[in-house]
Amino acid sequence: MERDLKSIGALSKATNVKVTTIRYYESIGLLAEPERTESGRRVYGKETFERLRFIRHARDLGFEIDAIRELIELQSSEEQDCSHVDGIARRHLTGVRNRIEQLRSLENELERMLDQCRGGKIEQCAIMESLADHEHCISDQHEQLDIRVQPR
Amino acid sequence: MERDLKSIGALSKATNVKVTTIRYYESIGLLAEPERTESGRRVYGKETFERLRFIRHARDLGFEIDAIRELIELQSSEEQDCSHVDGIARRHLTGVRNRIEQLRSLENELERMLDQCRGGKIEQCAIMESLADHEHCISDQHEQLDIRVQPR
DNA sequence: GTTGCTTCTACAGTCGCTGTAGATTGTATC
DNA sequence: GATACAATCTACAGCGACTGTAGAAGCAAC
Repeated sequence: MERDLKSIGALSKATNVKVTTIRYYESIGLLAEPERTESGRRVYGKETFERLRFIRHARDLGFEIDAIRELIELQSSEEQDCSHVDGIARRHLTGVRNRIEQLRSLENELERMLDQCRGGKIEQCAIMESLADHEHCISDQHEQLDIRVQPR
Repeated sequence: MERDLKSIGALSKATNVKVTTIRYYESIGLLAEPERTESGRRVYGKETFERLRFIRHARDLGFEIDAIRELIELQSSEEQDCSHVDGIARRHLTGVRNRIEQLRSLENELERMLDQCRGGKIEQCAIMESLADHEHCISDQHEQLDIRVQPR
C-alpha cells in the first residue's frame, strides 16, 4: 500500500500529535524506528498511524507513558484474557478519582479563604492570615499530598 | 532570641518541608540565605520558620512558586489594599475548578470504557477497541487538553 | 576512637514534552 | 536556473518543583 505512506508532518496533522512529539515517542521506544527516504526523512505507513492514534487517545485519557507501553505490549498478545487491560484502566480511574477528591478539598479551602476576605489593607487581609495560620495547615493532616493543579 | 535558632533538620521537622526542598527554595530565592555556623551549617530564626510555613501552606493549596513569590512581596507592602492578593487566589481557584471539570470528563469516559468490558480475550476487548477507536477521540474536540493525572 | 547521624556542595534525574540552533532537502514561483 | 520559503534533520537545553546521589566534612554519644 504505497499510497498510504506519510511524511512526519502529514502524520502529525492526521493524528493531532506534534512533529517533535512523534520524534520524542520514537526516541523513548514507544514508536518503532520508521523507514527513511534516501535523503533520510521518516516515512510512515498505516500501522504507525494507528498506533499513534491509540497512543494519543490513551494520553488524552491521562494514561501515563509506561501504562501505554504496557497496553501496547498486551495488544500483541491477543490470545490473553483482558483482565490485565481492565486492571490498568481501573487503577487509572482510581487515580483520577483520588485526584478529583484532592482538588475538591483544595477548592473548598480556597473558597473558605476567599469568603473571609472583605477587602481592606493587606495587613489585615484574611487570605494572608489564613495562609500564615498554622491551624488550617493541610500538611499536618495528611503527609505528602500531591498538590499541583496545572500539570504538563 | 537565641533560643529559637534551628538547624536545617529541625526546621524541616517543624515545617514538614524536606531538607533538600528548603535548600532548593533558598537556591531559587524564595528563602533568603540564612546565617551560618563557623563550620558552615545553616542556622534559621523564627522569621524563616514562619515564612516557610506560609510557603508550605500555599503550596499545599496548589499555588505555584511564582504566585507565592508575589504573595510574599505583597506581604511586605502592608499598606496596600488586598485586591491583588484576592485576585491571585481567585485565579487559582478558577484553575482548580477547571482542572476538576477536566478530570470529571476523564472519569466519565473511563467509566464508560470499563463498563463496556465484559472480560474475554484481548482481541475483542472493548477497552482496547475504545482506545483504538477514532470516534471517541477527545483530541478532536478540544485542542490541547491538559491531561496529567498524577503531578509532581 | 569509632560508630552513626546530620549537614555540606554540586550535579544528574524525574515526566512528558517543547523549544532552539544550524544544517539540509524539497517544492513553488519567477 | 535562481531564489525564496517550508519541511525536515540532529542534538541538546529548558520547563516546574522538586528528589536523589556521591563524596566529604562535622558533630554527639558511647
